[in-house]
Amino acid sequence: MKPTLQAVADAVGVSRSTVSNAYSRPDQLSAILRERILDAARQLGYPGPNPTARSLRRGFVGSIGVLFTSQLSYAFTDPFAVRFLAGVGAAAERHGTSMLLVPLPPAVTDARRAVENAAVDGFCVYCVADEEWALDVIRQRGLPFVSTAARDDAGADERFVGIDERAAARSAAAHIAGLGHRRVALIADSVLPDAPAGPLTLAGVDQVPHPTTRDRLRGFADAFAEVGVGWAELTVVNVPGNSRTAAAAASAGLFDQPAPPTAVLAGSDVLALGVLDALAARPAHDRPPISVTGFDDVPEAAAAGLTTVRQPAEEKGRIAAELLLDPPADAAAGHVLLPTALVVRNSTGPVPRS
Amino acid sequence: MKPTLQAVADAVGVSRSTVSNAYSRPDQLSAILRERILDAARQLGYPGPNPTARSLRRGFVGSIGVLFTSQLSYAFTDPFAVRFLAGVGAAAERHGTSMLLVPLPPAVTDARRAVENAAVDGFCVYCVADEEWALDVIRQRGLPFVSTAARDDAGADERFVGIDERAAARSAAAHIAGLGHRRVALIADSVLPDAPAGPLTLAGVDQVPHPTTRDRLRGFADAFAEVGVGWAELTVVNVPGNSRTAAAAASAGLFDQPAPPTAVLAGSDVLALGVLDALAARPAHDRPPISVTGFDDVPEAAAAGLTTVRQPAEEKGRIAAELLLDPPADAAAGHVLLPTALVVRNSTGPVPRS
DNA sequence: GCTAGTCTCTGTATCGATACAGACTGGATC
DNA sequence: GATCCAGTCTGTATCGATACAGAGACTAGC
Repeated sequence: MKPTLQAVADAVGVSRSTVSNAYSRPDQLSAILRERILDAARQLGYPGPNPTARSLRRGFVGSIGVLFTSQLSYAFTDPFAVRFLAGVGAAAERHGTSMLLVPLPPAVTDARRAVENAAVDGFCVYCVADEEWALDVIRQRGLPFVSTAARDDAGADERFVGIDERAAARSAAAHIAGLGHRRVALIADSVLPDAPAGPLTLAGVDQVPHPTTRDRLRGFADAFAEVGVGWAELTVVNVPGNSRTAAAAASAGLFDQPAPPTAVLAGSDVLALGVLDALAARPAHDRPPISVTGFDDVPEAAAAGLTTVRQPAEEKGRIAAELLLDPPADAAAGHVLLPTALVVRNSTGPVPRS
Repeated sequence: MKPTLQAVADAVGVSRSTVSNAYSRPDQLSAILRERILDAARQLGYPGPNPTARSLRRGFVGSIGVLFTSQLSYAFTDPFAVRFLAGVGAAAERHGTSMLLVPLPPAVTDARRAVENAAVDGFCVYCVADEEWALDVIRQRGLPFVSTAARDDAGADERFVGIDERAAARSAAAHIAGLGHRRVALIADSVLPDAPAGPLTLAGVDQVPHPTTRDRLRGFADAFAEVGVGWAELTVVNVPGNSRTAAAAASAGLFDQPAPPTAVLAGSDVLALGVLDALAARPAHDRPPISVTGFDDVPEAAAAGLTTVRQPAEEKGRIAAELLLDPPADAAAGHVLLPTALVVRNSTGPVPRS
């Protein structure tokens, strides 16, 4: 059994408080006594104040949670998520705070419990799927949090860092529309919960529950509405999960239709790369010159020559953690909108004259 | 102030123990009383048992630490580290355990404190630099850990997952030697602590403190010794940190020497890619046909056509976490050696006849 | 010589829960 | 009717520290 602080106190013949001070408040005791205490501790093999007990008494833990409302192992597969994590890590480093990654079990009841049990001082919520239940639990616990997805019902005091999803998506679509494309497919993650992969019929964009997906689809639609292409004329392809292979599978059949789209707008680079994969998988003579756009500008996008919308991933993570660890006094400053930019590469081109 | 468990107990008129049981041991009380308690808790806004207090009393935390003996933000930059993390995450997910990423301040005293203060049940130690001090602290705390770097002084009971670094490195060098290369440079991370970037003189490989770097250099040397090329004839290039740009910088001057190497063996893919960058940066007419090998086989290696030694990254992380969370009864089973394989691509070729 | 003030150190209360032994009921068993 | 037992619930001890008020000892200042 490891000795406790009490054991060290007894060995030296001082009070528990004094030993505690030797570790946490060196100015509260003479240097000489402090050395005697630390020596005794070394001799006894005292491992230093128990972190859990300390946290309990102090009322804070010294670590922040990062919540992915999806499988944790997925987070490391998604290049954008990894850059986000790097940003959070950089901020955590600056503040001497640890990062707790909490895996969420598939069942919501279990997932709630996981969030309830996380020993953290606050959360960075990286939005992947529906997060409302998670925010409920966090609020219930009275913990601060920073969200990265804009929500309509967000309280004015809720901290947020993100981009104008709709405007950013619109810029990509405007580029495509400007190139003359009118038969267009939109491909996105979790368009409808539990909908199968592939094209689906959607009366309107309002039906999409996932806020980020919804906003991006809205942005795409905005640009096409402007050139006279209505929502009903757009093909929407659902992908269950933001996965390259899933996107390839879901989009494979798209180009064999009677009047195939000439451009595909993807809700993320990962999906866009999947679409490119599906095209590359076709025999060379049957490879239509489809324009493809992505979203995020992950490192792989540049290598693939993918036209995409850049958003600062690492910055997003860094600012999320900073907002959490060092909250601005001004509530308005807790709402950060990051810039985006359309990056045109060679995956997009004018609509071919047929 | 959030209500405590006591407050709920008072509200319902039962003992604290019973409320505790309502959450943690539902079989210990009648379903009907449990419902009454949970209802009251909801009404009072009780957030559920305080995770810290619970951990203190129970004696365990429900999370494992992942220790990178380098900057935490660096870990997310290194593709191999990310795959390792993904593996740890997958195992953590299976066990319902969280992962704590602990940033280590540059000063060792502070770094020790960070490890002392981490609220975890054990550590996966991902070896980047010298880790001995970290293992000391972990042992002192009496926590279990799994290491991924073989150390000479490892106790028989210490859990480990890794590869035969020396043999794996040797396989890459044997390939290069077999292609006829005799003037060769080895480039590695942290060959000597605080040594400047670039070629350095090293009496022997034993001087290298970092165990992984040392073993890989040894493996390289082994293969060349076999074809009559001694240690003194090998150029060793130091890179401070496993970084692509740093490797490019450190190796840039290498090819302007009177008798430049015809092959470069890198201690990691990241470094090898840096060497390729340095070559690509030269004007086309002055680009010698250098053979380059890497180590790890990260995703980027395939795209770059890099010949390398594959080691299973995700598997390594997964097994590290499994060994920690579900220790084998048999001590020998706690020592896992993973397979490696030489992957020959087009970054290596026969030595050019000049 | 007396009041203040500074350094050190102590003692008690507290953080918020869980473990475990034991008490109380009511029904089954013989 | 005594005994046993399973099902519920309570009470006390405990997990391992930190906060905070305050007690002594000493040095200064007047």
